[in-house]
Amino acid sequence: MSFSRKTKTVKLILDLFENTSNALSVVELTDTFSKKMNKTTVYRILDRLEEAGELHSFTDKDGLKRYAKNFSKLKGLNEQANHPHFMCQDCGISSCLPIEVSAPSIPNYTINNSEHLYIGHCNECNN
Amino acid sequence: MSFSRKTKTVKLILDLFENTSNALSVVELTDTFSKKMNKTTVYRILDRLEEAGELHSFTDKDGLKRYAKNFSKLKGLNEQANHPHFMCQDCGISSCLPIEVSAPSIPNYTINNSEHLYIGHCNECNN
DNA sequence: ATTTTATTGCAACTGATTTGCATTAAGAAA
DNA sequence: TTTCTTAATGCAAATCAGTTGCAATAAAAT
Repeated sequence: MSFSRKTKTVKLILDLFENTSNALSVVELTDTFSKKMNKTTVYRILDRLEEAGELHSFTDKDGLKRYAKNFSKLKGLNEQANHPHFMCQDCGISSCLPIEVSAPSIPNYTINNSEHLYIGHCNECNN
Repeated sequence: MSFSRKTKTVKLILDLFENTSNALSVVELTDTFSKKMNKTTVYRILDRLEEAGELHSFTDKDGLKRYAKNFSKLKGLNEQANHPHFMCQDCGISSCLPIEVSAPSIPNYTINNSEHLYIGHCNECNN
């Protein structure tokens, strides 16, 4: 397995993701835990949690890498299924959308992976 | 208009995009033109060309900003319509896909914008 | 030909992410 | 439980994409 030791820092980060289904950028995480752990540690733990299948990640419109708990744990959907992500242009919150998206078929092309990002206003910010 | 002067450097970049419909990262461009112009100039020209509607841009999976010629010029499709982008995991080539994609409708959410990225093997690399 | 000002080059800076290395601490073994 | 092994951490420095300030340059208007 990619991560073997349940260190204090790993627990802190796992706990945080237990309590939110939002997609968090490394910047937000390092900020939250600035007193508890080093930013390098945050980067490395997130890497390992993704490798271990606890989290998944995507690149947001600003080029920031965001992590969220594994979608299968979130909604019981097929883990392999691609799902889109949403980012609110008002509050900045980013989240997984519980929708399956399908890849187009393009002659002579193979599609292995996809990323879908929607930008708009979330239910909270839509008043 | 956002760009008024047809300088040598602007012509070089426009010429390049005339001859490819691929989506190029700023890094590739600054590399190509390292002897001809400064990287800051590349960044600024691309900014202006996008503002002027000659190019459009998106963020790729690696968080790099990529530019391609405006899609309406490429295929005669509706300029407003969102189209997906493709990146080959073998050769690294990135391109626009001449397909229209539609946004899902999510209760209480407003979707203003979207980005779609497919990763796989292009026709060249599929041999 | 002269003037105006958009454009460029350069150097320094920012912000996210990575790397090397010495230190620390899980957790397996004794 | 103590000892040992090595995964995990902290810290500092480095890297890499992108930005900014400012003086020098060159389109293109006069």
